[in-house]
Amino acid sequence: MTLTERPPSTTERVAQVLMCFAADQQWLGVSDIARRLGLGKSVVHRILQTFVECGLVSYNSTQRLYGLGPSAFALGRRAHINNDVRAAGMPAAAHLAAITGETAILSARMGHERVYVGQIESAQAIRITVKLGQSVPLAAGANGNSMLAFMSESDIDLALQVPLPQYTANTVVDPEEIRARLAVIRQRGWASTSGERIPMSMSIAAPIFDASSVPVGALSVGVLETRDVGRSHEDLAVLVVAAAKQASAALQKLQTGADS
Amino acid sequence: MTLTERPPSTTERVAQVLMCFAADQQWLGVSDIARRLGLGKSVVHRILQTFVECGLVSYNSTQRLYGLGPSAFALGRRAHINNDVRAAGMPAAAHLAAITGETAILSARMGHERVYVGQIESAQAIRITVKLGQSVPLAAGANGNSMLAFMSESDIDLALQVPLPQYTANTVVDPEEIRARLAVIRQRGWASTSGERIPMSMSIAAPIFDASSVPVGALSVGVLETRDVGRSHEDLAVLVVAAAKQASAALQKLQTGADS
DNA sequence: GGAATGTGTTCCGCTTAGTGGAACGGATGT
DNA sequence: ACATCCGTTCCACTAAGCGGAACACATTCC
Repeated sequence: MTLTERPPSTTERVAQVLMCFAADQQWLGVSDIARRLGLGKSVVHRILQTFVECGLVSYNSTQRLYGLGPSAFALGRRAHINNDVRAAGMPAAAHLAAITGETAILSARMGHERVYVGQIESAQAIRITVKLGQSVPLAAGANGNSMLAFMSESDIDLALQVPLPQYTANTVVDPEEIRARLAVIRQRGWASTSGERIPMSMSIAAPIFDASSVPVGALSVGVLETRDVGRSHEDLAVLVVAAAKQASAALQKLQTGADS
Repeated sequence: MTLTERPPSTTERVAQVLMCFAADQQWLGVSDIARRLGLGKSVVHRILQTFVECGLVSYNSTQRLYGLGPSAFALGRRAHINNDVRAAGMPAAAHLAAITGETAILSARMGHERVYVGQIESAQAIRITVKLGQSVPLAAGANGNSMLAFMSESDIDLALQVPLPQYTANTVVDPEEIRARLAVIRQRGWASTSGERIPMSMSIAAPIFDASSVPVGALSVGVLETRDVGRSHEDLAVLVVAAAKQASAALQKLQTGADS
């Protein structure tokens, strides 16, 4: 309970309403959002109307449901273009995919979650593929764990506080077990999980740091558990860590470099 | 001056700050945004901090600039997926591109602007290509004009009120001249412009209507002015109008159909 | 070098503007 | 037909945002 229980500001509420649409459910009603955020219906309604006016959300009058609108699409394209982590990490991801022959995946951290921002798919007939834009808690999966391990204790507490979704039968949801893993990851510099989020898929991930040594993203390879890639996990990990380090360097150069 | 001069609400301000990032400039400073919106620096600063907290915008501490963050990217993907206009219009666009051999372009309306949400590129060596997510005033170009022609007089007034950017030497910026065009478009059902936004490119567009007969998007073909496509403009227009009609039908079916 | 203007950030009193309950009307389903 | 859910509108209260001023830090221009 390190959680600072501030009374939520109006701006926070507005942002929260918008972020509701990033969740799994595509179309939402007023009461639905109000219940999920613990707000009054009138508040949500007023905020939604403003969003509709500027095109951020669109309104289906026949079903009385709200969903993301064209402006949100436009914003997303912009975010896609000037995403530092993506710009800095994609070359490294491409290189990683080329030398391993497997799918390389790039995630960016958003608070205590992460979101897939890029992938270079393996050329194999059977390959791992993720949905770009999907968000997952940091506590779940190798990508998130690799970042979480290098974050502050208070951040780790917060991230483990939220109940974890049971993606597969193998998903580890016990906070203490995850905490033990983080110690290992912190020591060796990379994370590894097997079939905890995507069945039959093993992934090895390493964090990407910004100029302040805060983890802002992660780079990983996803391989089928049954596939013999001709390398040990340790050998793969060395490649992933090297690629992530390269991405970190590119990111730090990018953030201190030219503007516009 | 039909403009209703309301004092801007907090929610509007929050949305405005976010929408600033959809504009051409990628990275913005606090004062920059404050000036552009006519707000106090402290207001903008507080709003931005909230956005950073939830990942909507990211902060470059070395340059002290703000840009769109991972959450905005996630939102954009969602918007991409459940964009009605896109879902309803892409099949028609694909068909249009196939039978004409030229690039088919799909736009969605957001207020008094429009944004490119999809395109099927021509297979030709030289072809028209647009930047998805880019926003353009309704008064500029065939896509926007085709929608504007079927909107209410007050909407047309508002759309013509904003000063038009001079994209090319041919761009028509005189409100009265545009108004005269709209009458023609309204009558024949399609719009056509030549080199007004993209040099050497001619485009023919027709509006897409929702269930309330309000134009929410447009479908167009973009051809090089110098290319002989083997059809008259009128023949092309018939194809475009038919495709747009098909898209309208699909959209209306979509909006009254199943939920989730 | 220093003056001058720019920036982002913090603070605080005033008052406006957002809040949330209740009430209304429409739609749905039992 | 009732009961229950929805979305929308209204209004008095007070909490929350506003914006000016003051701050520290950078940059630029004499």
